[in-house]
Amino acid sequence: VRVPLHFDIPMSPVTSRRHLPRGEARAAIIAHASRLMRGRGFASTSVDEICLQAGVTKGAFFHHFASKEALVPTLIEAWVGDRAAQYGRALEAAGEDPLIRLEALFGSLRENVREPPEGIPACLLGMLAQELSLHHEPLRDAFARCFAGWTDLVAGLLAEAKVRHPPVVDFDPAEVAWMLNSLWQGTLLVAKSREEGRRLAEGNLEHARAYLRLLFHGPAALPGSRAET
Amino acid sequence: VRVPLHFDIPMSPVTSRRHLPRGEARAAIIAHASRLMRGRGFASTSVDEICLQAGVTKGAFFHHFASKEALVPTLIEAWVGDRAAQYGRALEAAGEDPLIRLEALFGSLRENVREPPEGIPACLLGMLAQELSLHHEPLRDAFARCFAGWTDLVAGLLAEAKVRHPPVVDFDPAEVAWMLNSLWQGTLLVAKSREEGRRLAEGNLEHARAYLRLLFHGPAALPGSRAET
Amino acid sequence: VRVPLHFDIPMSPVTSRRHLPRGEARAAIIAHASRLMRGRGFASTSVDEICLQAGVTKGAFFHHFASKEALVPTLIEAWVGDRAAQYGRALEAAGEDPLIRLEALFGSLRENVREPPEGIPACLLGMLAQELSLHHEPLRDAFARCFAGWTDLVAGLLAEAKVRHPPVVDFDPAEVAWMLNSLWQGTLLVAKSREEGRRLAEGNLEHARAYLRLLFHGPAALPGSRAET
Amino acid sequence: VRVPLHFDIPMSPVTSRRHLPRGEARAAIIAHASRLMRGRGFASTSVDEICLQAGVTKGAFFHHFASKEALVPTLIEAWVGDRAAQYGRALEAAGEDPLIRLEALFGSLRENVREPPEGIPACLLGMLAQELSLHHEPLRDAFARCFAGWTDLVAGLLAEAKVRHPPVVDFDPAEVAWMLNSLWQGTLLVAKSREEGRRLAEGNLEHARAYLRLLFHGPAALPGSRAET
DNA sequence: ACACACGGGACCTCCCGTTTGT
DNA sequence: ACAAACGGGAGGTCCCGTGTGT
Repeated sequence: VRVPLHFDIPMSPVTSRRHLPRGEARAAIIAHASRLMRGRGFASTSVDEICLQAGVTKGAFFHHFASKEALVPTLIEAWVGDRAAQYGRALEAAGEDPLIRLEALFGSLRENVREPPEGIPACLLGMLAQELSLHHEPLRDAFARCFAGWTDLVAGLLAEAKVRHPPVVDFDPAEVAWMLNSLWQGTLLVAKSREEGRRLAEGNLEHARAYLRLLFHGPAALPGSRAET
Repeated sequence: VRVPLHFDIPMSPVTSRRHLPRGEARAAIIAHASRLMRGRGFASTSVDEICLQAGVTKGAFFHHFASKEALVPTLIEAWVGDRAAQYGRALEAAGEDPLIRLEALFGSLRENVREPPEGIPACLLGMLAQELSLHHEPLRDAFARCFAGWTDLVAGLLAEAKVRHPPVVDFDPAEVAWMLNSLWQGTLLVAKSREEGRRLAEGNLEHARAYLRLLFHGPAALPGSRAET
Repeated sequence: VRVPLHFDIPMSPVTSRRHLPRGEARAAIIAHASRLMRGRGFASTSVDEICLQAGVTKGAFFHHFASKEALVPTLIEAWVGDRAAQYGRALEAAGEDPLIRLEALFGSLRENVREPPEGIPACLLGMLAQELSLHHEPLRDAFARCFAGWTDLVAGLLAEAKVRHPPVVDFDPAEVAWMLNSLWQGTLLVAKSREEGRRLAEGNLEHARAYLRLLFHGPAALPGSRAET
Repeated sequence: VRVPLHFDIPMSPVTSRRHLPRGEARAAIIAHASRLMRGRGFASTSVDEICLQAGVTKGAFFHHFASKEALVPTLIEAWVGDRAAQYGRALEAAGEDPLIRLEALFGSLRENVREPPEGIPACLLGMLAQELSLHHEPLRDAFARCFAGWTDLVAGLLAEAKVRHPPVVDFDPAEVAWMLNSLWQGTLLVAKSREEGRRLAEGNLEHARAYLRLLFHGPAALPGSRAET
């Protein structure tokens, strides 16, 4: 005798998980972790959510990475690789003149603000460096090296430019490169809290270019200049 | 970029005296929360530790603040209040000339790097804005207003300076002020990951001053300049 | 020198509290606690919320009541007082005949379902008895006494009715009164989970009346009856 | 009604063996949560205690259930499953006649009061419906469906009985089934607060049977009846 | 190379009640 | 008779990581 006490469960906890094909788990973890951490930072991004969004299980995560922190180096490696490729393409298209190549580099930056990757206008490096530098020495050095990679590129261009276009005011290429690096990181940071983040970024880029032009060519090169006597 | 892993979270353990005199709990919470979050960020600072260091209980914490998030506005209010007082003192001692007053303001910034408050060379505003701007609209606006407070001050000085010292190259005071703000926030961020953080900060400040001098006076005002013909 | 680092707090924790005139705190606590616990039960109603809704502080609460549980006896006292007054009015208007008086009592019950006090169709007694009877002996006895108050009233009416209208089937007035009490408490409980709670209540009341009519007058008194031979 | 105060929460402490064999955690959680909530209700049963008694950790709990609330559907599903099995056994042994099968069902109810499962004379459904119906719509519907399962069973038997044993007074099987459901839920509720809870339950069951007999056979079927003229 | 159950504990929240003051 | 700061701790949630199995 079957008694018809029927009952369907509502509110069943969602355990939907699309399983990825084998071997793609690692890449998916990196991609989604990068995206999430770029938006929320390291501490606020849980391993669970990374796995959920990447469509893998925690077992897969801890198979590929010993811990949550162990993910970070891989993450920034992938990030700087992507950036380097992007800059490389821009420079390649820019020709020989180091000043024009610099302009092309600035154009790349502006593009990252105009159409930020995955809609998140932030730099993974800046986000993680802010959060983790003071408390994890090995990571701090990694961040420093990543920043140095960018400034080396810029400093190289500036040094070349000094040879080709002797500047009106002398300067240390490395110092200026670091200053530009700081300016850009700060721009991204400040832009997060402003409605007109893009305008801020473009304005700041404009002033960076203005500074370089003043250094290389003097006031005559700028609009709005009153020629000195 | 291969980095070993492990996390230690050292943070100057302050003499934890339990049971403060009545009425001081709130102030203690604010002070210690500000210090801790400046070092670790919002997410990595637990309410437990704030209370422990402040010498109060969690009951007291949640009596004064509805949530951990609700603490943030109070925190940044206190922070900008402190900064405003510091800048006010510096400006007061600087006299009338707006360019000299700007120099004094830069001096204040440099001092904050040379002898950072509580040994932590970071700006609470930058730390929290980086972490929370994208995920909490009201806070984002608060951060924007705080940044605007600083840029208004600087833009005002620049506008005055333009009147008193007609610049060689015209510029928009507000734009330049925002650029300086971004540069400084970025400087603090990047400095965190470099051994020679202080040198970076001083170099960047030097370039900021150089940019202003170029705008106001032209290349002749700078050392290392080759006078144009 | 005042520096214009302006900042207005958003998200200030709401501490709006309308202060009652003196001496009304106790009554307000009772009224709002009764309402809240009728809807959510004892455990899910916090002292904080009672105070918030009543517009008093916790200081006031614990001035009038030694603890949260100490509030319960006062609460049910007030509740049965209200019910008794309501039933009293209904009986007064019903005249002398005990069967008609019973009908009037049923009418009161139906009214409490049709237009439940404060929109919450529930009996404070039933709610609290369900939650607290098994774990608090003194309270359990209090609930028993409250239920007994109602059944005594009904049993008295039934006894009177037996004298005035000799029943077709003999019954124990007290037993039937308790059965009616159980039926009504169960009706309120089950009605909570059904869309058509009111219809359920009215149907159940109809069957209660049918039962009494069968006891007193036999099947002939009911519509749909086939007279026996 | 003045009552002293204090709360003790005794509840049979089950041999807490830690670390169950793999795969039994979920079942243990359900079993112990059901027992505890049947005694204390939803709000007063902490996840901690469920885990303690079930011999699992909170990690295991929140692995299997997204939240405390999400546990409820599973709980009532298990409960109605158990009841359905019990009723099924009773009906199976009762034979064909629907009135005798109804008697058997009533016998099952009486048994649950005489020797309540785990010593707790309460219905999980009634307890949870009372607490949660007004505040959680999906759960409310689940409770309604569970109640409807029982009444469908009873209404079916009544409909069959009407065919086999044409009643003296016509009635709607579903309505009567809901009335019996309400009566039984109310009986369990009221019984909690009375010393003589079992006597109350048996008395109420007796009156339920009396009502049915009056409907089907008229007063002649009952002891204590005075035959009508 | 992954899936899944689970361990153990940190974390935020909030709750009941006390203390001190007015 | 109340107001408000505060104590102490329980409670629900979730998090990182481990083990076992496939």
